[in-house]
Amino acid sequence: MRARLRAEMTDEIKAIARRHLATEGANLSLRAVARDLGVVSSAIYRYFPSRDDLLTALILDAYNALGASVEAAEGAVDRADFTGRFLAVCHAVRDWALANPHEYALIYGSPVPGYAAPTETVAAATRAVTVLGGIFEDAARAGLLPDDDVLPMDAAGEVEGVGATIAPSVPLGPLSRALGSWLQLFGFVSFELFGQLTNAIDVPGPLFDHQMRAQARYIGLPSL
Amino acid sequence: MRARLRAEMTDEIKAIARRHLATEGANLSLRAVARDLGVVSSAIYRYFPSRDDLLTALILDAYNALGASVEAAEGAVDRADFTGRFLAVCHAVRDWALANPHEYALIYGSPVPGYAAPTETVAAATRAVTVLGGIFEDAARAGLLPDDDVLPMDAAGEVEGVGATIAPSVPLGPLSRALGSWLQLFGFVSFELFGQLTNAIDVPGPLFDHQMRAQARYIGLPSL
DNA sequence: TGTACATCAGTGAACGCGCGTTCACTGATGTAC
DNA sequence: TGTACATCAGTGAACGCGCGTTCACTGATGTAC
Repeated sequence: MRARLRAEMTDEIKAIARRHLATEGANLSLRAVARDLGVVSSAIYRYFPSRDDLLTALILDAYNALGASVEAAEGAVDRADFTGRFLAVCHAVRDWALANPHEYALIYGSPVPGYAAPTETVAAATRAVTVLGGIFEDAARAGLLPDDDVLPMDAAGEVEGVGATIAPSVPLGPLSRALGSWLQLFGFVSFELFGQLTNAIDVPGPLFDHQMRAQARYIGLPSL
Repeated sequence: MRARLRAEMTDEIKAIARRHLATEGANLSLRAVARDLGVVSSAIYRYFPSRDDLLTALILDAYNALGASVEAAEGAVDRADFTGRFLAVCHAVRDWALANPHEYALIYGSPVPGYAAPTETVAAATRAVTVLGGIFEDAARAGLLPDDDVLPMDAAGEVEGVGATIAPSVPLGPLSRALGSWLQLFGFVSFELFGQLTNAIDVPGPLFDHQMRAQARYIGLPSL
C-alpha cells in the first residue's frame, strides 16, 4: 500500500515536472513543482534525492517513451515492407517530438549546463536507433543491400563500429547512408521544433514525408 | 571619444557574456557579467536596456559570425568547383560550431524559455543558407542540375517557396535534396556537439567529410 | 485481536545564496559661446 | 583660451523575488509478537 502510494506520488511529481519543462525548460524548479503538487518544498526530497535526479528521471522517461513509440509504430508494419517500416520509424520520431516538444528538447536540444547525464541514460537513448538498425539488418539478410560504396578508412572504421552492435550484416555503403538519414531525420525535427523553419516552410509534414521516402530509396530499400 | 569607449565597452560586455554562455547556457546572469567586468550590476543598463537585449545581441553576433565564416570559406574556392564550394560551406559550419560550441547551442539548440527572438535575428539567420543557395543556383545556371524528380504537390510548394528567394533557377528535385543535405549537416553537427554521438562515433571528422561528399554527389554536383 | 514499536511522508523554519531592475546620486567628459 | 552648462558612465542602496538543501519535528501507517 505504502509502496503503491509512493509510486503514484513519484509519477505525479514527474508529470508536474514535465509540465514545467514547457515554461522553464531544463532549469526546472523543485519549489515550483512542490507548489503545484500542494506540498512543502522539502517533501520532494522523500522521492528524489536532488533536482538533478529528478531531471535524470525525466530524461530516462523521455528516451523510453520515444523508444516505445518507435517500437510500436515499426512493429505494426508488415515485416517484408522495409520502406514502410523505415517510414514508420521516421514518422514515429517526428510525431512523438511534435506531441512532446519540451521532452524532445530535453534530450535532443542543447545540454543542460552543469548537468552531466549519468550512463544509464545512454542505454535508453539507443532504443530508437536500434529499431532502425533492425530494419536494415533484416533487409541486408534478405540480400537487398549490396555493398556499393567504398569509404575512406577512418570513416569506415567509425561506421563499422556503429553497425557492429545494431546492424552487423549491413555493408558499409548502405549503412553510412542509413546513418545519414538518421541525422537528416533529427536535423529536420530539430529545425522544425526549434523554430529554424519559420518563415521558410509553413507546413513541414508533406516535405518531411517526401524527404524520408527519398532517403529510403537512396539507401537502397525497395518500395513495395 | 565617448562613442569609441562606448563601443569598446559594449564589445567587452558581449565578450564576457559569450564566455558565460559556456557555464550557464542561455540563462545568462547580468550580475555575473557585471562582476567579471569589475563594475556594479546596474552599470550594464547603460549599454543594454535589459537582459533579453543582451541575449539578442549575442544571437545576432553568432548568426553573423557563422555567416561571415561560411561566406569567407566558400568565397575562397574556384567558382567552377561546385563540389568544392559545397564542401567548403559544410566544413565552415562544422568548424565554426566546434570552435564556438556555446554560441552554436544558443542559435541552433533548444529555444530559451520565455525568450522570443525578435525579427532582426531571422534575417541574420539566413546568411549561411544563402551561400548554399548560391552554389546550386550557379550550378543550375551552368546546366548541371536537371529536373529529375517529381514531388508531391504540397511538398513541392514548400520547396518552391524556399528556392524562390535563394536559388530560383534550381529545379525542385535537386533543390529538395539540397535542403535535405542542409538538414543532415546540422543534424550531424548538433548530434556531435550535444553529445549524441558519444559511445558511437569517436572521431566524427572523417565520417562528416565522407557524408557531405556523398551528399554533393547525390544532389547532382559534379566532382572536378 | 490487540498492543508496542519501527517506518516513513510531510511540515515549517531556517541557511545562504542569487537574480533583474529602479532610482537618486556623484563626478568626469564633452560642447557651445 | 576659458568658462558655463549639458551629457552621460558608473555608484550604491534598495525592492521584491526565487532558488536548492538541511534539519528537527509530528503524526499517521504498517509490522511483529
